[in-house]
Amino acid sequence: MFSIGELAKQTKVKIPTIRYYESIGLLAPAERTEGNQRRYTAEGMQRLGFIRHARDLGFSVASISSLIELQEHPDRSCYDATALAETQLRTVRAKIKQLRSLEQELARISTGCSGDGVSEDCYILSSLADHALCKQEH
Amino acid sequence: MFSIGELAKQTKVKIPTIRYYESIGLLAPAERTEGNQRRYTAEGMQRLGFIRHARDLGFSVASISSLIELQEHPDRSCYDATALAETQLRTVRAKIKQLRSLEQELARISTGCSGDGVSEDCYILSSLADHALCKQEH
DNA sequence: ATAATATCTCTAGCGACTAGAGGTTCAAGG
DNA sequence: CCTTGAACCTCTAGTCGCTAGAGATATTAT
Repeated sequence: MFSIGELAKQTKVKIPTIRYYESIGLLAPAERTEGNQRRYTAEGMQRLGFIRHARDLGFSVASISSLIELQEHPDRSCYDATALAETQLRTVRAKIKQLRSLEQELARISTGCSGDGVSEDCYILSSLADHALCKQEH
Repeated sequence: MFSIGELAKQTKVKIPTIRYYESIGLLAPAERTEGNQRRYTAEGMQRLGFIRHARDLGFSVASISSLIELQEHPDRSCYDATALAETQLRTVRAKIKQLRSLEQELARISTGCSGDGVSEDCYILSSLADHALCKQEH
């Protein structure tokens, strides 16, 4: 049995976050000692690792709930899991695309001013003030 | 003079968001009609456009505050503006990098399961459960 | 037995909005 | 001038995924 601190150390999930996960029902309530402290089994640790990993990959808590549901029913079709993963992949790709266009525009704007002038003539400030100066949609 | 609704339409910033910007001091309090409704000048619209544009480029509200400060003092050095833009550019680039690594891993995991099997054998679920199956850091 | 460390619950805060309730004002048509 | 309906007002609370802090209790090592 692990204390919450050990669990935190192993999984690199902070203690308050573990409690938070329990509070929103993502993690099953842990067993308690006589003195009301949480004690975890290896299974609990494994579950938290799963959550951590999925969060790292950008899955929302809601999606992770579904994934855990599935994991708990080994006989069910995993269609939903693939669907969630694909949605997540699409989301990530969309974000990358969006960020790349920001990057372009920021880079362009950024190089437009050396920073040794005066705010009135700053290309960055005028670009922000006038969207028409932008070369890309964003 | 524009009503808040007209302003919203022109700048594509939602009405509650405009009020929110005012409440946090990002936008100067608007003049009011006798009946207490907000009325904006062209200058107010321009300012909101600036904010919108900067938000679109991912600047935080705090950064935008600084940028507006600068803009209001045309005689000041614009060094801070270039610094903020460069920081923002670095932030965006870091996010892209991170997302690309997620994308790789998600794509790999995603193609590992066709979705027509059973949850127990699902490569997606087992990958989430075991970080060691990952090919990349993320 | 004591002291140090770890844990407990609870509330509030973050950023950047968004939603809704319940009430007031404006602009246009009759 | 009056009415109607759209637009506006303030205020509170909710979103997401945590994070921080206060004040109390439990565990562990000496």
